[in-house]
Amino acid sequence: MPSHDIFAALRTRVVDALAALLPELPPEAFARVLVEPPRDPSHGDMATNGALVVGKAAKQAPPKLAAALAEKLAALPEVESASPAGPGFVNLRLRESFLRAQLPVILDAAERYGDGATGAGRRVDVEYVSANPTGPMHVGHCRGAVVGDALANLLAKAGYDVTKEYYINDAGAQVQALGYAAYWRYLQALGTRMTEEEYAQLVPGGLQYRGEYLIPVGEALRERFGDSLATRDEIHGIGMAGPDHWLATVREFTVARMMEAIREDLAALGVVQDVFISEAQLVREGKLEQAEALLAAKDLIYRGVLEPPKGKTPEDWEPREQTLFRATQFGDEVDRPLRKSDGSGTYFANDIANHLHKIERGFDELVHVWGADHGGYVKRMQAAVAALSDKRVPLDVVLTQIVHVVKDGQPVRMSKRAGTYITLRDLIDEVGRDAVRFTMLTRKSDAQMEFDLDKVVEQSRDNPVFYVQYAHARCRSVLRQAEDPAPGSLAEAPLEVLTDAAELALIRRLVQWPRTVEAAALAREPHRIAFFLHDLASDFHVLWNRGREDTTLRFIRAEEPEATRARLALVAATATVIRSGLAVMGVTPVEEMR
RNA sequence: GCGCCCGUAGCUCAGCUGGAUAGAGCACGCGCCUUCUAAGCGUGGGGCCGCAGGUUCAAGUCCUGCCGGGCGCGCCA
Repeated sequence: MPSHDIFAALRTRVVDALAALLPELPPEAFARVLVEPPRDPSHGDMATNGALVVGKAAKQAPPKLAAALAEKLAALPEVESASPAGPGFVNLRLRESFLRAQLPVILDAAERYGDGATGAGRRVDVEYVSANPTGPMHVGHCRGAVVGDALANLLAKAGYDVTKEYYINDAGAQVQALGYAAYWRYLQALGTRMTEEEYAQLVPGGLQYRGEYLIPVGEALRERFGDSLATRDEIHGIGMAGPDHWLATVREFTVARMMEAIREDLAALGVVQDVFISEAQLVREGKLEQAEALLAAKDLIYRGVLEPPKGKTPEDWEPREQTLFRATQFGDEVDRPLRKSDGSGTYFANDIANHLHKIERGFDELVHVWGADHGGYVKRMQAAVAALSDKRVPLDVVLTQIVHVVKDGQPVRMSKRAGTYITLRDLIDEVGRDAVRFTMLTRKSDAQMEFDLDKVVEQSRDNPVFYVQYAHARCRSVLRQAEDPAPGSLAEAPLEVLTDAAELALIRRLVQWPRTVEAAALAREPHRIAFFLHDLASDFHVLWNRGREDTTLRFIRAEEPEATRARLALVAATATVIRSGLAVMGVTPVEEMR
């Protein structure tokens, strides 16, 4: 697949020119050569630091080398002019004909425009959401879901072979507690006379998950199992049977129900993952023991006692021997426990099993999206993956910060106990899936964000969701009025009539789409797509507004059919790139504003 | 106490893995908008990039130390 990135193309030209000027330099001397848009547009369309970065190796003064490089580059067919500048930059101004010639490229590639080769088909597993299946999804899960999904789409666009994965934490104490909570609703469905507090007394660790969402699960248990999981007693009519008799059954049943609900919630958000990996199943299959044996074979496991955390010793701290993983050999601060002092596995051990499973499935890279409260686990997990894969497989962790929901200018307090937390479904119902997804991507993921329920549905330029959608709707409106000409016919339009500064500014933005995709993918930062689309929308709105003042700049002019076709090509290309960006974000482009 | 993340215009945030004179929106000032594309448009002011050192031809970006905020810190997940 040919790269659409004209910056990459020109970089090749620059490196060729430098190599011709400096034949004695080895190819790796050019590794740091960049061709980028300059911050200041008055410097031209592209700038390269080529003379600067090879100056030392070539033993030449960068300004002098820049002058020689500029002379060579000025002779290129794509280049209008090239001039040395500053401490050794070369500024390039591209021929407008070359810029305009990108429009047919965009129209021809359609939404594949910007697809990159960066990933080179490498298999990457993106794990995200992975909420405990103990209740419905709430806004706290939402950001991770959107960021993970968009990141996976972004990596796919950049040429990776992507798997979207959900890891079901269905093996721990919390799921046990869920089983007891669902069983309570089951007893209620059977008509027990026991009170909730009486029941809670019987539950190890107390009754958690008292939310009403388990009532239908209790009903379903009754329908499925009748009263066979309970006992009869004189006082309550229906009572609790021994957990051995029912707990595993109820737990599995309930987890299945919760996962069903979670999948529905995710689907409502437009998130559909490829694989769901069950922690409990990995444990059953002995993956933990396999991982432990593998690490033991590499001499990375030992029995030992950890130091108490420096400065802050927990009150009940006492030295105990545990099974430890030598995380310090892979850059972590301390070695980490695989087994508790009673010999049972830690959560970390199960996670190692999960990662072994990923590595065995043959992924080249692993990516996780975690809440920021898990930041302390990044290093140990990277250490474990490095150990398991002999440092072959990199693990990147993207952390997402908390989202504060605001309504009517007031923060919406979230409390599970008080039952005031907002479910994901509530949020989608209130503002719509597209607004949720777009807004979640308008901040760097590791920065806290405010989600203002009123602002995200506001129809004004302050609202980036609206602003970008409006640009697309305007494009579509124009194309509809022109009776949707085929892209092929537009690609042959006489593009040389596109000479206005606003038209060229828009083209200059469009051609940056491929490199934006690549940079965002490498940085694992899907929010950059949202910012790019905002800038693109802005360029388009500017052009639209120019047409208000100067009617000769309108897209459709009956008296100039050829110029109209050229402008429609520009509009169609703009719509294509907006759609392409929205597709990465998982946002549906709208045809018209209502 | 230790580790990680963050600190950029009055506010909310970008800043393209080290490039030239640090950007956008909001807010503020001024001008425009009876009509052809106005759920507005144009234009202007506004900054010791938390502080102090260091590396570099070049630092908001990398390193060190402080200050301030968030998160985490054996047998929770």
